[in-house]
Amino acid sequence: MTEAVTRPTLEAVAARAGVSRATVSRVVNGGDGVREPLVERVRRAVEELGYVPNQAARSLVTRRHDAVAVVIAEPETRVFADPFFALQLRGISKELTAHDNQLVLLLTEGRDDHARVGRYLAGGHVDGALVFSLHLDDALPGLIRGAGVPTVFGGRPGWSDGTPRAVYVDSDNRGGARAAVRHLVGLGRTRIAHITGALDQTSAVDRRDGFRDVMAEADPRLVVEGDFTPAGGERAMRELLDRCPDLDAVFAANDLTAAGALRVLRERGRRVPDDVAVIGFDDMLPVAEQTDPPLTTIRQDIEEMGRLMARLLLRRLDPRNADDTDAAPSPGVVLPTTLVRRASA
Amino acid sequence: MTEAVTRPTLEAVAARAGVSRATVSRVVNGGDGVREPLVERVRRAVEELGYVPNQAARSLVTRRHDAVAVVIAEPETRVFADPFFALQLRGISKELTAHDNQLVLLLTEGRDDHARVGRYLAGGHVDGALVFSLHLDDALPGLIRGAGVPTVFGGRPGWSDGTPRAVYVDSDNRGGARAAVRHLVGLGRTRIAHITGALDQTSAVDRRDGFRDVMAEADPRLVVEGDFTPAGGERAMRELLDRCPDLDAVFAANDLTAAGALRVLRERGRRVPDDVAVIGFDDMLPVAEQTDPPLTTIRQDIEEMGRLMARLLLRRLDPRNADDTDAAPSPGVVLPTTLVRRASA
DNA sequence: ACGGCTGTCGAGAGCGCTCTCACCTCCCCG
DNA sequence: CGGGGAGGTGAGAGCGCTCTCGACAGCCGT
Repeated sequence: MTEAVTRPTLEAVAARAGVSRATVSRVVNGGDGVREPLVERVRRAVEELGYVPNQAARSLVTRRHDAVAVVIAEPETRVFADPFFALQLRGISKELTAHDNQLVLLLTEGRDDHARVGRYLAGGHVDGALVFSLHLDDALPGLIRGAGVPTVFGGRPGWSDGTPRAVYVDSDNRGGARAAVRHLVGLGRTRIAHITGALDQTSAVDRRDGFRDVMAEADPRLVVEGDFTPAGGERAMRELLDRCPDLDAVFAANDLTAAGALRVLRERGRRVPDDVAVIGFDDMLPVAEQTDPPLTTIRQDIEEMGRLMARLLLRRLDPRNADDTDAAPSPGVVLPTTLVRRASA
Repeated sequence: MTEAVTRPTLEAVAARAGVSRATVSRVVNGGDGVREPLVERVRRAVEELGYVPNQAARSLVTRRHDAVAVVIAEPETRVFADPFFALQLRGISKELTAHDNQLVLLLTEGRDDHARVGRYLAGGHVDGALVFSLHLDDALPGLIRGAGVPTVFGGRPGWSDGTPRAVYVDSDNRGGARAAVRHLVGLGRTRIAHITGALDQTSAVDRRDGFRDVMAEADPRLVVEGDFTPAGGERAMRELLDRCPDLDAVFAANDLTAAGALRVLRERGRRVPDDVAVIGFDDMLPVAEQTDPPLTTIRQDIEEMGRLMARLLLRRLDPRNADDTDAAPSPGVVLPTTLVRRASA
């Protein structure tokens, strides 16, 4: 069943090259302090034998694993299935790969899984963790702090138990929201509504705050709570139209919500963007490009977020990983957003 | 910087429980052949010390890692960002977690990465691999065979270098396509067109073959090649309308393609489903539910596919992982698809 | 010409675990 | 009542690697 092809060891390479294990080890790990002819001999022996270091043996003594856990909490189908995490994972993967680190993926649902993740991280199987913890009431951040593993969070962590200096990377949700609303204002709209996201997530709170920054004096009835889903968008849009039939623009907390809102607007005979301008958030391509009309929205560079998270973590794990271009470390890093104009606003 | 909290070792637990290392090891790994009172003493010592086994040390001697690599080849933005992989990952993750295995994610783009993945797998860092290799010309499967790691493929592998018994899990693309076309026939449609997917992928080939199974006599001009993208769907739809203005139904190779086709049909003034019925494939929710009209399509249970892949692999790695319900092993497993009726057909 | 210094290399001691094997009970059967 | 066997336990030998430390060369300055 299993082929017992015993892979060559350091010992074997050493014998073949006619040097000691220590020397082979030095060469394999960078070759500093070994004279050129020897380096060459060892390299050839490695090549000929097809030697690959045994990571387990190495970890046993170095206590490093060159592996990072990516924890994605509560991937409910709707949330998890959007392109968001896929892109973020890609960014993370690229950066980790560039520094020869492995990506261990931990998906959780429910409390039991949280405990499992906590145990895993505390078990010292990985050097660090990148954590996406969406909800404010999430127990995960606490468990992770308890595990004592260097961690970078994706998205501003919202819990309030006094972990002020958590390192995180986030999009400029608030600034993006301001840009969206200002765009609508620039279009001459005055009765601008906002459908929020699920307010147990910091991104939804920040986007709503951005809306309020610009529309401080707005009619409070123009803000309705949604939940980041199309169905929530539909419900909220109906409520808005009932309450304020005179509205002339909507800022939806994300593209899915905007898609729902668009459907209701069409159903009620409002023309977009002529009667009501609509703007979304995320620039989730398969949605934003497919709506009718295509959605004007706020784009965030998801992949870059992932890459940056990984970079911050690697830097903490080993300062040598720092690029020259890296700025001084700060607890939170916020990435800019950009307005993408399509037809809906 | 790093807190040198030396974690307790087996030795420490043994000392505390007043037994030997061997006994602690036995208890930690199942406790067979140890008398009850000792088991209890050891358990308590483990608890009190917060002992967690050092996986590296364990792997060093057992040569097992309880880790599985998931390789996703060529995640071009468009492909990777769809919900497909996310769901599959979730299925895989659930199954692996249930059997205490870790998921190491390897994303690749381009040839260099393939070599890296090959080296990683050959390096014996994981016990097995789950591989998604989309394209027929992909070099990855060869590299993986060379690495000698037990592997299960996601989707029917299409390369033809004589690896007939590769284990894989796939959806019933052909059967699903037949069901889609038969549905259109049942609607009384006679001039049924097909927009294929990218034909360098087996799923696209199989879906086209399913179409042909039912429409053996069809006008060959009714089949146009697409590429699984909305833009490809638009282009293909235009071509179809130009060539065969009398068509009354379209089977698109996936939902994204169908969405593009729908746009062109609307633009050309054809009513869906009255003039032209449209059916997709995948039931990619954010798309299928958002189109106008909502898309009738073929659903595949993506998450179950992932779970099944993991289960097959685990069973190969260790027969004890087999559930009682598992059928006799066969090289390929094909999951059923179901028709989801919405408004477009 | 000599003591020290820098630079290269090898010997050897573990890292924390599993697993074989020998030993020791204790029970059962003749 | 003794011998054999079964079952429970511990001692010890590694798994493949890194890393410290000592040995030894070659070089400098005085």
